[in-house]
Amino acid sequence: MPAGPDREQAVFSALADPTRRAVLRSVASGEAVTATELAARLPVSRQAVQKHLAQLEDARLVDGERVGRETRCAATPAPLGDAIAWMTAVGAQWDERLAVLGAAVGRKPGGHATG
Amino acid sequence: MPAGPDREQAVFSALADPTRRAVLRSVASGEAVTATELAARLPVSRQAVQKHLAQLEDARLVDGERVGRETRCAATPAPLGDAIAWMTAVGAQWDERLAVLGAAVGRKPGGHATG
DNA sequence: GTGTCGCGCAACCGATTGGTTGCCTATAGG
DNA sequence: CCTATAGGCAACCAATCGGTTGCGCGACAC
Repeated sequence: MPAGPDREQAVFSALADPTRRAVLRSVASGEAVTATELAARLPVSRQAVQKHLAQLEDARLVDGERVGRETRCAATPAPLGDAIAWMTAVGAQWDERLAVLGAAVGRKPGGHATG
Repeated sequence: MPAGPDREQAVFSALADPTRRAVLRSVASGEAVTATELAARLPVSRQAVQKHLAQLEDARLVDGERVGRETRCAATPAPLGDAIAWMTAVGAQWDERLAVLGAAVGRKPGGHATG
């Protein structure tokens, strides 16, 4: 288990921006793997993409490799799984809570999954 | 049917702040369910907690209910599952392991990649 | 060798954010 | 009733963020 609290912070921060999510999606699908390619598909400049990529790299969600005069990015899945682990852990806490509450009043909670 | 792109943004933004994650954890576990209780456990003021709770409510991650002079908060799991669905959808593109996780959450990684 | 393309800084800017203090309302309790 | 406690709202502030432009450098093509 790598992924200290710092890494967790970096991952959630990286995911918080819509442009960054778009970048991540494009890199993950292989549609675009360089800053210039990504900028062509997005409504921002190449330098903006570059800064987003830097944050994604900081979160270890993508990895850049210099190939000739290009810097090709590849996605890295691990930190995403870590973020999912955090969410499921928190979610499990109140699912259990609701189960206990349901047992306490002698009936099951109804549509708690709909909010 | 819940979770438009706006909601997705709200959820990821809500998760991006460490204090907000701490609030969510405390509410989910039932350690603290009012702004005052939460503020006592955190290094910020009651009003700061209140603003964090507002954002969590905006993301539909918690729901506040007025009880007498208190406002007790309860967690709502659905949007978290939706965020997980997004991650698994993106992750599935380059890692099969996350696709499996996506199935475990009960979402289909294929058709939800919008946003 | 020269021109061009792509990249990586750095500086700068407006908007947003997380946080604070202050004030006012409403409920519970002596 | 009067007081203390819990909440909500608004104003204000420094820091961070997302984005831009500008510049210099290394690599490919001619």
